Amino acid sequence: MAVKNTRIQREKREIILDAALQVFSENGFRGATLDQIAEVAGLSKPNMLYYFAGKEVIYRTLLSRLLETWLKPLEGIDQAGDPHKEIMRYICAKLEFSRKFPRESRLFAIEILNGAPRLSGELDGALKKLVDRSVGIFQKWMDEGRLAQADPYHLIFAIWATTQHYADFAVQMRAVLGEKDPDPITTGGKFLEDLFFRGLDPR
Amino acid sequence: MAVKNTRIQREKREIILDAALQVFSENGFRGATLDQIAEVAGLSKPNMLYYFAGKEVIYRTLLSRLLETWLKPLEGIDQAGDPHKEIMRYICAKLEFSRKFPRESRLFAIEILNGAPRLSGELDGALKKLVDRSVGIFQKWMDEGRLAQADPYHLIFAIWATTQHYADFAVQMRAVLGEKDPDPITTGGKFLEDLFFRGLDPR
Amino acid sequence: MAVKNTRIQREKREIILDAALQVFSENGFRGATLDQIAEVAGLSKPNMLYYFAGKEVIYRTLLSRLLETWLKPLEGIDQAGDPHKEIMRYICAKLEFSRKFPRESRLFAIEILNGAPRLSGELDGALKKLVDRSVGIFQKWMDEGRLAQADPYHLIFAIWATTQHYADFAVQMRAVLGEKDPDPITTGGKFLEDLFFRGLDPR
Amino acid sequence: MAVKNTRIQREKREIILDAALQVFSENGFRGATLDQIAEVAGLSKPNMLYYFAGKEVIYRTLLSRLLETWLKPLEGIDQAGDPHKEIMRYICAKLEFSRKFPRESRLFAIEILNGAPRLSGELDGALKKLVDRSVGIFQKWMDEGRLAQADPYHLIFAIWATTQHYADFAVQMRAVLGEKDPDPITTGGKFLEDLFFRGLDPR
DNA sequence: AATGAATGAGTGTTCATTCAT
DNA sequence: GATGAATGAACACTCATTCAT
Repeated sequence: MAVKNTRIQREKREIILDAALQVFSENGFRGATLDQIAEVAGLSKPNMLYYFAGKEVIYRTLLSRLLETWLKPLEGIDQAGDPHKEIMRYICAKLEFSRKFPRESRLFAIEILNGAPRLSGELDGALKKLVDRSVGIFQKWMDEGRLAQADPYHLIFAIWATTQHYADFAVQMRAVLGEKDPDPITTGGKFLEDLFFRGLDPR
Repeated sequence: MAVKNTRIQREKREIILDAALQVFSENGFRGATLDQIAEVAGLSKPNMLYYFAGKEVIYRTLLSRLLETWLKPLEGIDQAGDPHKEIMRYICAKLEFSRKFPRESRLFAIEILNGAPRLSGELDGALKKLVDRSVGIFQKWMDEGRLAQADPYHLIFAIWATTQHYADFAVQMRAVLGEKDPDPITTGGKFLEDLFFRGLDPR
Repeated sequence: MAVKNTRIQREKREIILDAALQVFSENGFRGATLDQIAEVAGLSKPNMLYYFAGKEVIYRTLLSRLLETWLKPLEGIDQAGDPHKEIMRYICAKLEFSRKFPRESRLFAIEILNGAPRLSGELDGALKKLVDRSVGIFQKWMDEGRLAQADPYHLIFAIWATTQHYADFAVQMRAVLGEKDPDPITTGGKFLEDLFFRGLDPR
Repeated sequence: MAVKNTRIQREKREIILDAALQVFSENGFRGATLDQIAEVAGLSKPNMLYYFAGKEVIYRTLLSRLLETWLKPLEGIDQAGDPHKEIMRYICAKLEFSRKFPRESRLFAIEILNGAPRLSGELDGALKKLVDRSVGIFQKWMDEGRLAQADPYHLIFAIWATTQHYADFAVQMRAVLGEKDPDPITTGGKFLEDLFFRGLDPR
C-alpha cells in the first residue's frame, strides 16, 4: 500500500508509532509483539498493518525518526560562542531530552547494546559526520586555550554517557536514591557542571 | 530434584551459564532462545534443562552472579586512602571490567533498561546498601576538604555511566572513531582522569 | 443489488474477468488473491467487489463462460462431412485454442485436477451431453466403415489430451525442446495428423 | 535440525510425505495448508515441522522424489528391442503409473501448470537429458524404417499427454463415462495401441 | 460508482517446556 | 545423565470480506 497522506493516515501513524515506542523501548525489538503495540494503540493488529508493512518497518521508522531528534542538539554547538556555555547548553539539552523522551533514549540504547543491527548504516554516516564537526570545534577551542586539553571524542562520549544515564538507568537511580531526590535530572545538571568544569580536586 | 554439587555438575553449569551470557547479552531475555544457548553450550536442549529448570532460572542465576562481581570493586574504596587515588582506582577497575567483561556489562544494562523486572529486589537491597556506604565515604572526604563538594550520589552515577559506556556503547564508539583509536578504553582512562580531576576550564 | 447492464458495467466486468483469468490461471483458486486481481484490473479491491460479489463468484463466472467456449468446437463436428477432415478440423480448432487461449486452458485443467469442485455440475450436464453427441457421430462413422474401429470416448479423450497438452504443459515442452522448435503447436498439428491417421507402424 | 536416520524418523517422514502428497495433489502448493497435512498425517503441526523445516521443504522433497519415479520408465526403452513392443511397454508403464499413482501424477501436472516454479531447474537438466536419449532411439528406428516417420519429440509429448490424462483428468472422464466403463485405464490401453499403431483411417 | 479503513479467521513458523526412554 | 520426540501457546503476517462515506 502506498503511503497516503490523508489526515487520518497521519494521525493513525502517529498513534501507532507512539504505541510502538512505548512497547519497543520496554522490550527491544524481539521482545515486543505486534499484539502489544496494537493494544496500546487501540487498533486491531491487521488494521495496524494496514498503516505499516510490518514490525520491522515500524521499528525502523521509529529509529530513523529518533536519530534525527537525537542528533539535533549536536548541531547547535556554536564555535563562535563561549566554550563553557556552549558545552553546558549541550549538556542541558541532552538532559532535557532524557527528561522528556526517556523512552526514545532507551530505545536507542537498546538498539546500540544489541549491536545496532538496524542502525549501523546511519551510525557510520550521519552520526559520524556530526560528531566530527563537533570534535573540530572542541579541538579549535583547545588549540586557542579556551578549553582544557582533553580528548574531544571521549569528551563527547562522556557527555552522552552521563546525560543519557538519567533516562536509561532511571530505574537504578530510583532504587539507589529512594525518596531522597525527587528530581534527579535537575540535581544531575548542577552536578555535571561541577564535574565537567571544576573537577573533583579541591581548590 | 535437589541441585547436586558433583564436579561434573558444576562444570556443566558453568558452561551453560557462559553460553547463556553470550546469547542473552546479544539479544536480551526475550530475544534469546534456549536452542541458541544449548548450541553454544554444546548440549542438547533437554540436557541443559536438566541442569537448570528453565529459561528464567538460567537468566536469574546469571544476573545475580553478575551483580556480585559488579559490586565488588565498590567495596574496595578505602576511606583511609587518598580520595583522588581511590576514585581513580575505582574508575580503572570499572574500565577493566568493561574491557574484560563487556557481555556482562551489556546484560546488566539491558536488564536495567527493560525496567529491571528480574532484578528490582536486588537493586533496592544489596546495591543500595553498598552505594550508601561509598556515598558516606565521599561525603566524609568532602566534609574534610579532601574532595570538592559535589553530589556524591551523582558522582557515582557519573562514574558508572562513563565507564560502562565503553562496554555498552562500544559499537557506537567504533562507528564514530573508526580506525583512529585502536584502544579506546585506555584513552578513555586517561581522559576520565583529566575530566574528573581537572575539569574542562583551562587554568 | 441486481446486476445492471449499462455499457460501463459490462466493460468493467470484462476487465475484471480478464485480470482474474490471468491470476487464477497462474495460481489456481486458492493461490490467487483479490489484491492481485484488482491490481491487474487497475481497480480498487472494494470497487471490484462492487461488480462481483466475491472471489468465488468471479471464479465461477470465469469458469462457466470458459466452458461454453471450450465446448463450441465440439458442436461443429458434422456427421455429413468427411471423418478424417472433420476430426482434423476439430484437432486444429483445439490446437488453435491452445495457442490463443492458453490461460483458459490452464484454468480449466487446474480446476479438473483439483477435482472440479466448482464445475462438477456442469461436467455431468452440458459436457456429457455434447460428448455423447460426438461419440454418436464417431460410432456411426465406424459402423459405416468410414473410420477405424476404436473406442469413441477414448478417442475424444486422446484428442483433448494431446491438444491441450500444448497449452497446459508448455513450460515442460519449452524445457525439453529448448530452441529447437520455435513453434511447437504447428509442428504438433502435423504430428497429430500423422499419429491419428497413419499410426506409427511403417507401411 | 540435522536429518536423523533412526527408524522412527524414517517412518514419520514417510507418513508426512504421504499426507503431503494427498493434500498438495488436491490443492497445489498454495492451496494446501500445513494444518491439513498434519491432520492427515495424524501429527501436531509443530511435530511435523520437527521432521521437515517448512512447507516448502516438504513440497520440494516430494517433487524431487516424484521426478525420479516419473522418469524411471523412460530409461527402460531398449534400442535393441522391437519398436512397437518397446513403445507399448512404455505406454503401459505410464498407464500403470496413472493407475497406481494418480496423486503423484496430479501433483506433477499442477506444478507444471503453475509454471514449474519449484521444478524448472530439474526440467532443464535431468528430464531433458533423458528425453534426448529416447528421441535418439526413436530417430534411429525411423531411420532404419522400423518406425513411421514422425517428430520424435512430439511423439513423447503425445504419449505423456494421453497416458497422464487418465490420472489428471480422471474426474472429467468419470463425468463423461458415467457407469459405462468401470475400468477406463484398461480400455485406454487397448485404445492407445489402436491409435498409435494403426491410426484412425480404415483399412 | 468508488475508495479508504477495518477485521475475523486463518497460515506458516517459533519456542519454552514436557515426555519417554 | 542424556536425548529424540512431542506440543500448547505465541507470533508475524495474509486475505476475503465488510463498513462508512
